[in-house]
Amino acid sequence: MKDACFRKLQTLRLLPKAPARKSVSQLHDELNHQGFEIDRRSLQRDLKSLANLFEITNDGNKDIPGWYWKKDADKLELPEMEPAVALSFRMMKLFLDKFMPPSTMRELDGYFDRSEQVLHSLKHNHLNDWSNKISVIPRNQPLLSPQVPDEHLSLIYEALLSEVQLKAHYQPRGSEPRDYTINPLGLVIRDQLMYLVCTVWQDKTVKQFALHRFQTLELTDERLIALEDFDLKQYIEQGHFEYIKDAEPMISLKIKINAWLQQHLNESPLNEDQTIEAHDNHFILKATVKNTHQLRWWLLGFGAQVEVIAPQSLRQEFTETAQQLHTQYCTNE
Amino acid sequence: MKDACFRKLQTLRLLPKAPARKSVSQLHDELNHQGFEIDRRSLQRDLKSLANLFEITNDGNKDIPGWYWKKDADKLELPEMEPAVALSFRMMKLFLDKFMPPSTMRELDGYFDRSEQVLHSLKHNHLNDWSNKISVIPRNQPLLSPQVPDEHLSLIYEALLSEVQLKAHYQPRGSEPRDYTINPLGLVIRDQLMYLVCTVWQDKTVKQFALHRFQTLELTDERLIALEDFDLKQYIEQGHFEYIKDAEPMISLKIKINAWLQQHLNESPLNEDQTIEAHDNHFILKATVKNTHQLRWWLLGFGAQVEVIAPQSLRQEFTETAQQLHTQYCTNE
DNA sequence: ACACTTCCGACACTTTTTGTCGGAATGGAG
DNA sequence: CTCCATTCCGACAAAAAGTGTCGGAAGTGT
Repeated sequence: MKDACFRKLQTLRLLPKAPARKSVSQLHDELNHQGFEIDRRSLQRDLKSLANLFEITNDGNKDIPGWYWKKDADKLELPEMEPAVALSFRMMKLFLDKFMPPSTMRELDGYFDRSEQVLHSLKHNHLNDWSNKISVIPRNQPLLSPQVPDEHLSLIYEALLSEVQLKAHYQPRGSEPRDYTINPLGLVIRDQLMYLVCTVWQDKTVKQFALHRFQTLELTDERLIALEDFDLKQYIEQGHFEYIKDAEPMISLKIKINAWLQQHLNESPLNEDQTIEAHDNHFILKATVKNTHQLRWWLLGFGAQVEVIAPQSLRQEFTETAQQLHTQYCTNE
Repeated sequence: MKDACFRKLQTLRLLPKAPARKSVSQLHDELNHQGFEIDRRSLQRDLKSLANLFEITNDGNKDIPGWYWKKDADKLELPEMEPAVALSFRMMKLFLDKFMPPSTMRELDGYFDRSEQVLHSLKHNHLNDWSNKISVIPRNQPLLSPQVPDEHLSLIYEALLSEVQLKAHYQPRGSEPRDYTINPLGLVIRDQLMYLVCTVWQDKTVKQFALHRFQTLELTDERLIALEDFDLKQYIEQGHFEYIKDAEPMISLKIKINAWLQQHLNESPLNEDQTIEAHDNHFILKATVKNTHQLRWWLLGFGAQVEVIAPQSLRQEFTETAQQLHTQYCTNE
């Protein structure tokens, strides 16, 4: 605990990032608390010498005094990011750009920048253009996602973290905007949209607010009114995001597929217990799967390549859909 | 350049991670090269003192001598990871676990671990259980993905990075495994599968190898035989992953949708130029979109909620599918 | 003007770091 | 086995750094 080098490093770790700042006394207290018996003067000297090597500053003793990391300070990591990790970051970014809310991605920009630096510094070769070596092909139809202001996102994070109430002006779907006092319980991402799961006022009914429909948001000092037995996973599984069909959560699926799909599903099976039987010119796949909305979407997407055989209820649904589609496309003409 | 603290930090940055190691002389050279005029003895002392504070070791002077970061060394970051960033990491992990190959995710474990630490250390409250505050609901049917051994992935990364040939034993789909000499060109992730885009031997035909079907893999010292004008994006757009229908890359889509879908697509539009017209009891959506396989899948997934009106060619496809489905489900009975 | 905060220079003192030298242990090559 | 190259480590005195204390200057808010 008497190593000057270690102390400086800990000092750096205590420093907050750009908008926030910490005064020398505050840092001094925290360091003392960590067991560094050091004079305030030495801390001042430390900070000043560190400022030559790292991207930290203070604003003199005018304004709000205090030290902080500059806004665009480069990330320094120990141990250094490895090339393979940098590649994984790059792939992740490619992939997530299509699925994650942009505001969430922006939080991670520091890491993505760092990974680019690492890849660039490996100039094994003249111009190794990584953007031309990695690609991600989404399985989904890409949709544009509504923008969520960064401030809103960080306020909601903050409220969730510190468990306080939020005051909000919110535009519900299909009615006039109004004010709410919100007890945040959880955050759910579906497709590219984010939803705040919460209760309002004193009411114990759990509601969902889409983040992009908030017009104004502010933190309060009031502790949230928590629900006793709230469990986010359970709430979702109960079908509040149209996830699982109520009656039977799991079903024994039996479908008829062609050779191409059989190969595909052999490599990426639906489940551990999946079995595929070969017949003359088709295959029968059996698997126990969650009885979800996505399952229907996924099965329907294959069109006539898939025939649902069991369970009977699902086959019934598909029969009805087939009939409707037939009416839609084949009788009008 | 004479600050002992800075020098120690740079030393830490030069240290490689677990399987690799660096000898004192090597480190000494590199530091000298960076402008630190320091005795070898001092470096030894530095390393020893650092070993008390950080998770680094050497294996004595037996075996292969050299210093390195321990395998499970905690990440240290400057500036420190902020809570909001940690939250984003957690969300990302939740999301990616369902879509990214597990081997890629494993590379990032260090960061995910760190984010958990950060979230845990914020004990604003007794027990803030983050796993119960954030959830991601996938739009896709989850499938199990085949495992790719970590060694294989890192060998392929390495080959791509340094542009050398690979020797591989590979099991093609539907035939016997055999040996290949591979010139790696790029890596593509589709669904949860990874494909190496490459040429083999002297052949100039671009091929795809699924990573999970490699049985053995080894690096060579041979530089790869590059293609002159190869462009991965272009290769993909040319439809080699069944991405875009050849004839018309972009189409003017016109579909009839119900009120619910209209609300959804209003928030997450297909495209910037999307328009929606209201009619008596339905809506007409128009947008210019890529003419892809996914588009069909996506549209079909809605079943009878969507009716494709234009372009005629697409309507024709859907009419055929509707007919097939009708035959499948409605005539057998 | 006052109290309070900050920052910074100077001084003498203490502690650490530094280079050099030599001894001991390990592993590979002949 | 011996030789050589490599490593690690202890000791010692000189050099360099870091240290606490003091007092002055400058900004902020009441």
